Parts: sequence; C-alpha cells; structure tokens
Amino acid sequence: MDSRSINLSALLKEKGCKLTLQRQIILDIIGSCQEKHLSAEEIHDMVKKSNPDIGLATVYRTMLLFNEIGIVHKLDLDDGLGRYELNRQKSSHRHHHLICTSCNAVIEVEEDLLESLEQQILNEHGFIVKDHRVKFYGICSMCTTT
Amino acid sequence: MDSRSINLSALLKEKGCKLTLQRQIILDIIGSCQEKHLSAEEIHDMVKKSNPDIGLATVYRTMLLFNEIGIVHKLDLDDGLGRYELNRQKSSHRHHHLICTSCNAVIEVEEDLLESLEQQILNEHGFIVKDHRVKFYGICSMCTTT
DNA sequence: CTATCTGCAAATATTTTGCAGGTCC
DNA sequence: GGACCTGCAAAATATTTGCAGATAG
Repeated sequence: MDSRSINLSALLKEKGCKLTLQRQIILDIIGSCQEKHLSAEEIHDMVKKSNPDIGLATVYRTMLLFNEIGIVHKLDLDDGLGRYELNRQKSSHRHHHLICTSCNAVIEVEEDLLESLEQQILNEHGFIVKDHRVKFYGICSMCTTT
Repeated sequence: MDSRSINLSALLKEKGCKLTLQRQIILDIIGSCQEKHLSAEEIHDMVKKSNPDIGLATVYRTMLLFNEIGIVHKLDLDDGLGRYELNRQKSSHRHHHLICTSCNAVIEVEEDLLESLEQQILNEHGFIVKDHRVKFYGICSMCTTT
C-alpha cells in the first residue's frame, strides 16, 4: 500500500486542483508513516526535515484537501488533536481502533461484523450508512500481562 | 431518566469533591436537554439564563469532572467542539450515533451487536474492551425521501 | 476552619484566514 | 497568463490555568 500507488495527480485534476511539490512530499510522508496516526504538527515536523520551508498552514490545507478527496481519514483519538491516516484503498482493508486507557497505545484491528448492523439501521431507520468510525476503549494485552 | 435520579452528592463525595450549587444547576440543564449533545458553550448559554454569573470555565471544569465520574460522555461529532451527553445508567441503554452528511442531523440508535465483536477482539488480540464509541456516516431518511 | 471551588482574565493550543508573491499548466 | 497555491503572520476558536475571594462540610 505505497502512497505512490495513489494517483494523486488524477484525483487532484478531478477537483480542479494542482499537483504541487508540497502535496507530493506530504503524501509521501504520510505513506511512509502508516499506522502512526500523525497530527498536523507531527506531519509538519517530519516534512520540515527534508523541506524546511513548507509551512504548517500548508499541511493543514493539504490535509483538508486530502480528506475531501478521500486520500486520508481524519481521526479523533481523544487527545485534542486532529489526526490522520492513509485511507487504504480496498474496503476490505478497513479497520477499527483499540485505545488502551492504561498506556494510550492505539492498536488497529481488521474490520468485521458491521455489515449486519448497517443493514439493520437501514431497515429500522431508513438511514443509508456510507461510512463509520469505531473506537474501543479498554486494556491492551501488554498492560494485562504485566 | 431524570438527572435527579443520579446521586450526584454520593458520586462527588467518593471523589472528595463538594456538592456545589453550580454543579447541581449544570447537571439539571444537561438532564433537561438529553439527545441534544450540547457543547460547553451551549451549556453555558443555557445555564446563564437562570444563573448569569456562572462562568464558562466552571462549565468546562464541571464537564471534565462529570466525565471522570461517569455522569456524562464526551463526544466528538466532527465539528471541532467537545460535546456531552448524559450517560444513561443502564448498559442496556447505550446507543450509537448516525450522522447525516447531508443535513448534519445526529440520530441515536439503540446499541446492538457489538458483544460478539468485542469477544473476538479479546480472543485475537488479548484486548479487554471496556467501552466503545461508534459513529455511522450516511444519508438520513429525511434526506433520501426529498 | 480549611480544602475545595468559583469567576474573571490571561494564557495556551489548535486551526483558519488574508494577503502578497510564487508556481503549475 | 491566469488560476491556483504557498509562506508568513495575524486572527479566530476552543480550552486550560493562575489567582484572589467565596463556599461547603
């Protein structure tokens, strides 16, 4: 799931947006830090290492755009920051987040079982589910075994 | 599910906290606005109507405390504000949120089906789930029929 | 009495915006 | 060439904190 496998150029063109160096660099950074749930500031820190004159505002604007065109997902991990993760292409590769309330680890698990719930919501409420976010809070295996 | 059915005094004493007029007033307001997912500022606005000299900072501090002792749940409804809802006592009365991406309505649905997923997470990851948050995004019935 | 709480104002923290200059196509 | 984009700084927003006085128990 290399970030380069995403056709950034085409997606941007569709939106009337331009392919800029900054956008490519930011996408590469996010692609190389998967499973990391970076905040805008963290992305900016990483980007600055190779390209010191990319501004934080550009990172924010880029993440807004990437979220819109579906390249990333914005997450809320309850620490007061917006966090982002690459949107894995295949719908079969969605996942939930397990948040350990003891050590604050965030663990990803393959998605499962939501289809029947979504069907039920459609039947009972006429609500057509397009997407979802699921967070589980609890104690991770590291914290229970020590 | 009256807010007065919550034994605020006892819960506070347990934590070494005092039962103040402000805390009672704020709890009453939240109790009378269930299903509303109020933000701190909205709570403050309502509280001010009857008690103009309660400060916003007190509302923030109170919500932090109420969240800690389990009287409320903090929610993230993707509008950049912290929002709060009364924590219904019975675990059988938990619910998920349906967020309509067309009209921004937030609909509550009775909880269902998560137990087997949580059991599976325990089996496969050794992660003991204590709580969860589930949001579904989609189109509500009002928006599909018009 | 005294630890806790409150209101106010100031401080922080995060994200957004205006603008002048630069870049993509 | 012109629309779009960027960096910077300033603004806007949301939340937290310090402190002096007030209050619950």
